[in-house]
Amino acid sequence: MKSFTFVPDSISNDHKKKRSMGSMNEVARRAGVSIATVSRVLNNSQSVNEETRLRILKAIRELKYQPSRVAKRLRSKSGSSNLLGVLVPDIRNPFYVDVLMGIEEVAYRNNYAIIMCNFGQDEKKEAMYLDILESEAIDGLIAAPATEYDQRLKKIVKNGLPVVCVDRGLKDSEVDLVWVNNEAGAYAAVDHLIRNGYKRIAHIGGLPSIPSSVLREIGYRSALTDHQIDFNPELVRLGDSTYESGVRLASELLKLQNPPDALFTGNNLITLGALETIHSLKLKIPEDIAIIGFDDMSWANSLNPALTAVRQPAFEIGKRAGELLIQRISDPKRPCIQMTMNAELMVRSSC
Amino acid sequence: MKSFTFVPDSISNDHKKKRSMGSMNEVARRAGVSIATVSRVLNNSQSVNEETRLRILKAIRELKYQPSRVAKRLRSKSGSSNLLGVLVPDIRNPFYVDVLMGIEEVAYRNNYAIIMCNFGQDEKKEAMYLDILESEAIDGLIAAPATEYDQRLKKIVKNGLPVVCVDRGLKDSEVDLVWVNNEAGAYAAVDHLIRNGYKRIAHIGGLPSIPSSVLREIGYRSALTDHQIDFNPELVRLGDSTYESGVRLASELLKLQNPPDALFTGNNLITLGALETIHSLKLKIPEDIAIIGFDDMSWANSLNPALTAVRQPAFEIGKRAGELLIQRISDPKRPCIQMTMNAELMVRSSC
DNA sequence: GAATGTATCGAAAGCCTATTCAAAAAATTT
DNA sequence: AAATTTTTTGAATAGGCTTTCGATACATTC
Repeated sequence: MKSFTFVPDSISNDHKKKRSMGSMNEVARRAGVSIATVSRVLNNSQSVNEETRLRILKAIRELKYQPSRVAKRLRSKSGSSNLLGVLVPDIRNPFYVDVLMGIEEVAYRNNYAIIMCNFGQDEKKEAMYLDILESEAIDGLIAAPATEYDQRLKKIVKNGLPVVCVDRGLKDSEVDLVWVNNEAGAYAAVDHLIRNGYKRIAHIGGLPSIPSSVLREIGYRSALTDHQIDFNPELVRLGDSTYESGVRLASELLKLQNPPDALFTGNNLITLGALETIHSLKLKIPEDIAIIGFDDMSWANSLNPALTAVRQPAFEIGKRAGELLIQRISDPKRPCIQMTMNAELMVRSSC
Repeated sequence: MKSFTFVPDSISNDHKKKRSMGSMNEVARRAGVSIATVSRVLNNSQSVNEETRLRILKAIRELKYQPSRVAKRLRSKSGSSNLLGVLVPDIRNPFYVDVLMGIEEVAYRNNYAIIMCNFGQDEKKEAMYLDILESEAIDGLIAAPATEYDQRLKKIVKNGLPVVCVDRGLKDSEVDLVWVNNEAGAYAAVDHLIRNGYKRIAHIGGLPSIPSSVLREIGYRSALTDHQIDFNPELVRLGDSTYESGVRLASELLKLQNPPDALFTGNNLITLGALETIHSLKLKIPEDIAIIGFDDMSWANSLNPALTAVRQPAFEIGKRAGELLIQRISDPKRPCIQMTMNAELMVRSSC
């Protein structure tokens, strides 16, 4: 007696076969035309008879056909491959998350997908991601390079890939750049501290290899100078832009014989790290120690007291960068643009 | 008199040409072999003479040849296209950022690139992203679906694409799932509150369409029941899982005639929103109002007071999910696994 | 009626790779 | 030395798409 075995579709061993929903070929066959014509209606590139056009659209609908972006990308080397790369140093930093959101909005509207590369300020990792991105034939790239002298990225730019930098530029390279006026932002913060009577203002900076770190320190120094406060090297600590560096350097500073009365922190994560230290030392903000951070956070009001911070319009930066990139993809010869946005001091209660 | 015009490479109008660094063809020509042989040494799939192998490797080095991942993907429909999709509801939520980091680590180690899709809990957007991902011929997908009943995603699973769910499952579908014991985590939080003497414990929950929201509320209720505290519907507010909902619902609760003495918030963003409200009302934590949040944050100690929270091992979740996905890609028939990780109560100072 | 122009469409090439099939070369056995 | 096996290689195909070029059918002009 024969036993009948039922093998449902989802279990039969077709797993190594293609999963794709039919090709243009099937659409063409069903509509009784050639694939060339199908391609034409899909990109409405050339005139095709209205009647056959409708027939093809019908076939597409019936077969739920979706063109393969992969094949398209392989075929038309440049331009409409509908894939962008985004290269950021640290997705844990809420600033980059917001930038990413801005990029994503533009990308989504323009039917672009995004390959996300988070290189953690590790140049080897960055290089490998750039290899991957090139090999993926992306249409364009938005990057916050590890340094201004990033050779690998510069070569990519020279090779003609549309690139827009955010937050950090690329020395001697023709790239669009969207960033804020770091120096002015830092100046505003420190100026505000001084005007509120603080005298011993410390600065916890980020990696010196990152341009914005340097510029923010310059802004810090300018403000001191303009108010005739001597620059005190003891009060400046440079770390590696991480949360942990904020914890550690704030601790060093606050345990000084003659500790600072105010802190200007160089980025988001440093600020949070410094706050941890301040609270663990049971210091009162702003009575014992005032603090202003570079980079605002959407939940700055959830901190206690609410954090005074230099706000970078992160979402806007991402959006602009996305727009610039899409422009450049369609017009690679357009001259480069450098957009410097305003960094705004959001005065709350920590100073 | 003729003027000599110098046109640097980067400006000459070759921008619409291919940017690619040579193909296998060039390598083959230079090494004096056929492309088939080149392909073989690249994937060391079959034995090739050591001598010619070295010759080919030399040519590859000299030309700085890098295989096109796009062509590869087009060719071999399933498996090694080296591209993964990640679909998350809200990248602004630090929990998902950490999950992403975990995934990224595994992906990077295995030479996978990641297409990031942030659908903002918008089902239409999610559907469109899924279309894109299919059309990109990804090898696998890690997703936190909008709901358990996500038809679009279920179909993708049935079609045989390797999928791993994180944080939220998919009803009646065969998928791997990595998540935490939401119910137990919530129970632990509320139990802790009760043991510390709090009686009127309110709960601000997330979207009821998200399974974890429901489970956390169940945990909340169980803890009340086990301590013979009557469930009070007035003290439970369900929002849309956003920061703003946290602000608003906390405000509603705290302005009640008979306000709660403790808050159990349903996720990261809700917690931060609630904190904003608490601070703006100048309430003291935990004296006036205690608070425990679901989802820990790496900077929980930067809050004042340090936040007591239910910690999901987010990075670990991402890592495990990544590993499961890669396993499944190489062995699609492997039975499904459901990994339930522990949600640990991190007791700090907010309760 | 012949010549020209236009709208519409199909055949075929090409993008870059992996893989099958068979041929050639080398090594081994008889 | 002949026959067999093993190793090594190349030609050709497929994968899904865009685009060029040429062909057909039709409308227009002289």
